[in-house]
Amino acid sequence: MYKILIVDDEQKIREVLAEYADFEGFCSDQAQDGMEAVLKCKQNDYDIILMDVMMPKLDGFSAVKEIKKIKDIPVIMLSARGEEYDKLFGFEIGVDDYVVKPFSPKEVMARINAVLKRNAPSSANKNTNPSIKYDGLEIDMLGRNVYVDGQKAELTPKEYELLFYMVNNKGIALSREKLLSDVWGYDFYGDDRTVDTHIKMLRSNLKDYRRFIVTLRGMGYKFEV
Amino acid sequence: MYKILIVDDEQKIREVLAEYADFEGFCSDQAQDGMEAVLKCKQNDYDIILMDVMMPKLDGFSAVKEIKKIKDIPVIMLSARGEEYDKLFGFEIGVDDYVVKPFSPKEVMARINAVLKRNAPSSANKNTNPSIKYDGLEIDMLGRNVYVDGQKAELTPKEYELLFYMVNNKGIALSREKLLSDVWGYDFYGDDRTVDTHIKMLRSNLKDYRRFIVTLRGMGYKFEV
DNA sequence: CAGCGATGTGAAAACTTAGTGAAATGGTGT
DNA sequence: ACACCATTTCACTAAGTTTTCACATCGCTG
Repeated sequence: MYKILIVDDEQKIREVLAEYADFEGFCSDQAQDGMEAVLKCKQNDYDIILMDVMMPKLDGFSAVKEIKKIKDIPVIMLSARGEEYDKLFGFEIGVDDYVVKPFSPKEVMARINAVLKRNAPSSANKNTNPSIKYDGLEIDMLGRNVYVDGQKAELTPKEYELLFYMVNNKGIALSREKLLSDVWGYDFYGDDRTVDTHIKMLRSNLKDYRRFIVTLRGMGYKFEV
Repeated sequence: MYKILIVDDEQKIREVLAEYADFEGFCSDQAQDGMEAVLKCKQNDYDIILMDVMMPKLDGFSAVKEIKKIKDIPVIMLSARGEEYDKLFGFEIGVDDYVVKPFSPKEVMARINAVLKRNAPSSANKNTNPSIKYDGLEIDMLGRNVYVDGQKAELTPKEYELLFYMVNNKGIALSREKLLSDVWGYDFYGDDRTVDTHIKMLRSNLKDYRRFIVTLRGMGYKFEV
């Protein structure tokens, strides 16, 4: 599934585009300005970006420049009529397409598909490893990434290991002792309440999906969908 | 064993497919429309879905989109002749194969097997634990789950342990002393009527299936089907 | 069919456990 | 040595569980 970042300072526009994108089966994320867009690109891997030109804090072109320094992600610019000059400039810095406002969301979607198809043969899924998905919780063990509603969750090493172990043993009751010996190692001689603390932190990072980690009172924990 | 969800508004079609699926050794479930299909997917884990396109309430494509948001399950669409346009659209949203009505059930089964083999490398049965079933009482020791008529029973730790112990020794008379030393531990120095209280609570949680826990007057208890 | 010991049951008391925030510890790179 | 972060320990609390006990009920036996 393609991940798309929508950058525009007008909430209304972001909402409409996001809705259409969802309908097309994309997973969409939003940013209000160039600054936020750059930040989000650092944290997450998107397959394509829809970027407005005129925005506070950091304009679209500067944002694209910043982003291209880090990652090579296709970009479609959304510009107001009469910014023809910018058009040329845009292609120079690696913009893939242009849509002039006011646009029809349908047209934007068509262009997204076109750009993705163009860059696709190799690049689709270049960013993503085989990942498991439970509702809005995406787990990519190979890439050691966890996404909560499309947002990358920053877990500590132990949190990753604990989560991966539990997912690999999903539906199975795991005692603290078992977790300690399999995740921490047989040579860990410590308090078994350590597990609780890590579970606490893991849960807080999983936000809504903390519900997948169920407590088995008097026993331990398990991961269950 | 693979679990398959058959979605079609025509009962006749569902029945025929279910019968063939059973014959192939699949475990099948049915939904009448897209809405029901989405709901069932939220609640259960299927290995593959057979989805009709034209249905009341929620059409097949929309249903697939919804489902793909939550879980990545392979889908085979069942469409009437002349919906070729949909075909293209369908592959876009992640449909694995198409069968055009009228179809032969055999062909559908062949395609199911093909899709499963393609996506399979290990996914069958990953979702479910081995569980024992006595009438409407289902016991999943690995996952520490007990279901009474499909409803999850919330047992306390001792209740689980007591039940699991008794089930593991089903048909065998168990004295209070034996239960205390094996379930509570050799170091329990307490009233042996404690067992009675736990039996009482366990029974009340097992509802109708309390009958499996039989009292052996002057002796103890046993689990018997 | 009365009496008696054994079991069923409800409720209160005694006890355990898990969630949590904060502090102590340990490890890494600058 | 320092700051920074991850990890572990710990103490406290709220919630849940276990045990005990008293009384009701049952079923056998004389």
